[in-house]
Amino acid sequence: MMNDRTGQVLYTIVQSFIETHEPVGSRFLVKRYNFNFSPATIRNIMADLEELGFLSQPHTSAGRVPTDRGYRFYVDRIRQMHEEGEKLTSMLAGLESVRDDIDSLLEGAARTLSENSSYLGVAAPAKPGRTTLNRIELFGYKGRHIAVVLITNEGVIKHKLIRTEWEITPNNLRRISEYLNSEFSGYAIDEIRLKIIKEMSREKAMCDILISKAMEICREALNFPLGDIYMHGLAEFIGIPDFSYRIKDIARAIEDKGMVLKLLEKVCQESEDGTAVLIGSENPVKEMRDLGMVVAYYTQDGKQAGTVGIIGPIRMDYAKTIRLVETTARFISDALTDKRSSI
Amino acid sequence: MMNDRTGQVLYTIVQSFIETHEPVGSRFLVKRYNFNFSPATIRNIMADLEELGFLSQPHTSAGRVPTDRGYRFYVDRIRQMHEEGEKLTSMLAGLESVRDDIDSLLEGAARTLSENSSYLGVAAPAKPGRTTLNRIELFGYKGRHIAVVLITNEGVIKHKLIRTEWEITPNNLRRISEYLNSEFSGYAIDEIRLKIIKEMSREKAMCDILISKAMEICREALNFPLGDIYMHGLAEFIGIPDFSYRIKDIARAIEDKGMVLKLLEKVCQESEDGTAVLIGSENPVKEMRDLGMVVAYYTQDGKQAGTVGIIGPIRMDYAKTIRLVETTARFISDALTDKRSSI
DNA sequence: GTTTAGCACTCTCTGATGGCGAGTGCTAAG
DNA sequence: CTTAGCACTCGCCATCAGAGAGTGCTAAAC
Repeated sequence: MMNDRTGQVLYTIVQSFIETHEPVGSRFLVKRYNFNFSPATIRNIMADLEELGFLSQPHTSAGRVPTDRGYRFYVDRIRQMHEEGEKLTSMLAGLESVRDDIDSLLEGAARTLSENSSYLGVAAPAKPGRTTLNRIELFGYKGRHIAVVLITNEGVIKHKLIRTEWEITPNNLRRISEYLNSEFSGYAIDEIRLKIIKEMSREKAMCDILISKAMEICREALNFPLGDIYMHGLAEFIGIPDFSYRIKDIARAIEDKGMVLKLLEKVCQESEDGTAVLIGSENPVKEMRDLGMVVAYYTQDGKQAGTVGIIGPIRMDYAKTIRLVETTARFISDALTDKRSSI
Repeated sequence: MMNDRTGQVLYTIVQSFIETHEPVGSRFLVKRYNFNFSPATIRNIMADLEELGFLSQPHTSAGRVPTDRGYRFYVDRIRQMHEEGEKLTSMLAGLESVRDDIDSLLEGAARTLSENSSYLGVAAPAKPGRTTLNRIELFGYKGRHIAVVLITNEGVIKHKLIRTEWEITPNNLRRISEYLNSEFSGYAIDEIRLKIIKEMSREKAMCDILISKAMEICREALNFPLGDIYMHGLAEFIGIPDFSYRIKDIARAIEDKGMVLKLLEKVCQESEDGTAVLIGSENPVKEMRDLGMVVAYYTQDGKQAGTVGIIGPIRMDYAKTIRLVETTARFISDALTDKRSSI
């Protein structure tokens, strides 16, 4: 039933709706896109498409509107055509200047994505399981405080100020830091967390007070979600009239960064080629069923690292958005590789 | 003309409007607040108040609504009465656990403020001019990169990863770091920025390549806005129906953290007792003329440090909000003093 | 068999209308 | 100075009719 012509009509309807944000009628479609059929024929096709679940009518006598399934068809067809379109490098120009620092890079990516799409841009570093510790540094600070600085092999730096019960001499502090580095360098953050738990249960038996302290410091230091997420453009995003009536729920869902992070990870995981599109009801998060998102992961040393993406209304310009997200991901991958190679 | 009774009526009208969010009429006022006058009398008073610019009518036959000047009168009266009300310590319970780290403390403050008011909570650390460097640490990272960690006397830590043109030996790195510490420890961040500019112009003459490198590193490292701002509750805030029609502008203004930070600083500067209330049109930022804000600064060692505050609709519950903000500021001041004393 | 023209039908949107209710301002009496 | 009474003003809401857009169906044309 879904022959070539029917597909073409569906594709055009979705495209038109994305452009105009108005239900599209048969007459309009014929005029605007110069179809060689009369409105009546289009009406028949539309009726078929509705029966197949690709279109729906807001009410009996409005035009047709794509369902999530309709969008899915459209997006899949876009991706088959893998139209490269114009280069987007100019858009990413602003990113060139911040290649050094993965934090700035991701922040810039979120900003760029948002500014070029006027939707919400997100960027997340690699998750703890894929992040390995390069080194850990400790300094005493005003007596009973220790500043802990973690540096990962991915270039992420985290710091934390910890208050301790006991005064620690600089000498002991150095020994603790050496011990931690010898023990944990090169391991993934997740692994270290596990190791610490194991060690700490053994530690009582060992009775080495220094190691015990070291473990406690390290546990404290790792006690943050390694996996901040950068977002940009909430203001623009909120200004979109589409979901003004549900803004509160949606905004709350999006403000839950932990949740968004998990979602990004999951979506990318399931995709085959590194880019994933999630349309409306396909979204596992209930509050985000009115949204569309495009996510891609970037790589470091050829391995999947973190993710970047755009969140917008269902009826967004997928063609452009997908290009934008993919280009950004590729840019970050390149930047990280450059960095490596310069070492 | 503004005698005691008139004042009482105005105060009650504002209070009533804040509670109900409905224009308040003469009859309603008499019934609800058991005034010993008839509605007609109240009407006369209201007419006077309108003439004086404290009230206005949305349309000829609605009740009265306070103008910004009306709110100002109300807020000033509240503050004269300095009613302490119940303690809010229970609200701040969540903050107890994060006393160590100024970052967490401020983040927690923003969250607490937002959750207890359902408006937008903000918290900012001391500005660079009031922040002094405790020490600066450098480590080499994968060859041509340097991780710089700044620790201030206020407990703020900043890090940055810098890519350098030249390879630096660990030995030289240590010497650079020693030099920077001896040169800059104890100075305010702003001062250091100035000193660097001066030194760098002199440096050519000195021709000490190590110092030149040190300066460059330091300049790079200080090249971020020391003065992040923590915000929480944008979702709740946006859900407030009051300004749904201007959400986009408002959200955009608020997303501009630099601007908000400046505003907070300025407002606090001008207040006498550490707490300031800014109502609607009193706001120097045009986009925020539809908002009310309450800001207070917290102290460290008796000196003004950073600021905390709440941003909400003009018609917010100022009595509660002021208590909340002041309590939070005091809590942070205390926590910072505790910390000191524990050293 | 497929496409098209014609037509009746459905449903939303808009603007006009009018009654209701809340609240005011004014006036005159207490 | 306060109060009661009264006419008046508006915003709000429900109702209603007409216009317009779009559909589904049927019958004719290709």
